[in-house]
Amino acid sequence: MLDIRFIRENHSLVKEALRSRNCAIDILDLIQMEDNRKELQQAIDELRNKRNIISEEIGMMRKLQLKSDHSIEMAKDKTAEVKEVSDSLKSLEEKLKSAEEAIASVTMIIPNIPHATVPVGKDETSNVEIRKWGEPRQFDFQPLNHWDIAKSLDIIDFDRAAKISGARFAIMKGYGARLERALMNFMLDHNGGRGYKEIFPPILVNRQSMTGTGQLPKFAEELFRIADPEFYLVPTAEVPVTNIHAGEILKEEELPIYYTAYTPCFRREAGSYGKDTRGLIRQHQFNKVELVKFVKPEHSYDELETLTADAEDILRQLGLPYRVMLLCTGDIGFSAAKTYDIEVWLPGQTRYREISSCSNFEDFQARRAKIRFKRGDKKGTEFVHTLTGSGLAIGRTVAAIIENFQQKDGSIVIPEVLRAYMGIELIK
RNA sequence: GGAGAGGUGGCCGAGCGGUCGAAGGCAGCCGCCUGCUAAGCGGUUGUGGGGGUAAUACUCCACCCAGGGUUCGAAUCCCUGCCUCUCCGCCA
Repeated sequence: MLDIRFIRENHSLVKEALRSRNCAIDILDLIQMEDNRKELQQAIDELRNKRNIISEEIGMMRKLQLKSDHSIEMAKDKTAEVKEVSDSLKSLEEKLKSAEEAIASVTMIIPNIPHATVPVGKDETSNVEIRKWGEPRQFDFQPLNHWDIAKSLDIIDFDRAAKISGARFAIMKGYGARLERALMNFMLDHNGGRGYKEIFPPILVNRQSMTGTGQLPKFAEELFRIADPEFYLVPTAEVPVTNIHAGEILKEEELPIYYTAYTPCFRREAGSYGKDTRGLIRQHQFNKVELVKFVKPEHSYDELETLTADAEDILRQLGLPYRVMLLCTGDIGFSAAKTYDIEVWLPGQTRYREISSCSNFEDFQARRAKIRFKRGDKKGTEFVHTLTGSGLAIGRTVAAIIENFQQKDGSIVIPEVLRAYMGIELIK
């Protein structure tokens, strides 16, 4: 959420930013609504002041001079007077409430303003490659897709998963399941070693949490919802973990806060029919280890770089070639001001695929979730900046390991760093 | 699931219809005092929004879990929801 005062004072900048993000919300209209709201608020404050004063007088009279007929008469007059004030207050308050709701319905679906360093562009073709690590391996045979290899090794079963759940689900079996678990542990250990505190959060969250991080109200069709009682399945650990500090005023010296969390993630994938229908790339349920930071505003862009580097290091440890893309204005997520996608090389598809997304949300989520901090002796509070990055998406990592480390005989070499977790060096 | 109790400031804890943003204590901060420390004395300390100012000062509104209601007036009364605790039942 953007600050309505910021929108008012920088409306041409905001307008331009929204245009670059392909968002067609009318800012001037919103500002007018806000002016109207403010007028109502001021009128209400005045009436309340009047009411408070008179009510206080009534209280005085009652208490001090109950016996005098004169003061009883006066109190009656006052009561009649203040009743009128109260009545007009009531109707104004109703107007204010609907004005506030109308404003919220707009501000809640306005995306974040992209950072100045974000390239302007319509879609993903304008994303910019920042760096590349590792050389895609040269095969002396035709590399296969991970689902074909997994099937012949009997470590992933998509057909039976479809039977028990439906499309876009997978059963991990034997060393496939073991690889999934090994990656979870490896990633959590890796991140823990880099200063991130391990969190295991709830996976069902309430509407407020989903609103705090920006999934609601705009992206309800992407979420799995439980109707009664109302809960949402998290699409990413970012939601419960960022909301850990919702509504809090942190002490300056508590910052920065680094968390890492494993959760399963649930996504409807509405509108992606026909995309990645085979394999582990796009599932309704997948595992992910997430990185979350709460930082002071002046550090958030440095923190984005180190966050991205932390996620990259996992791929380096695993020996998986990747590249880092800076997303353009048209491709960046709703809540983000700047995002780097890390894409891993998949020999079966002969292309790079997203395996991590690292974003600085600045104060966008903090304002929604009311995550603030108090700076030393300064009065007042400021919103923290929040960042998250995948470190990493586990299903896609499994796919990358299978495809990158496949052997001609159909076996898979386990990366060094995972061997202690796996207990073997080769899946065959 | 059944029966009770409760949610007040950084913390503990009073208040149960009017002068309560809220006693008292603790903690914190600023003075004073004091060989040092401890104790003592005085003052001070929440959040958001509006007006005002060069900035302060000053001032108004709101906030005692959340949302409604009663009332001239609600932390206090009523309703709903959420959460916590105790007992019984059930259960991984």
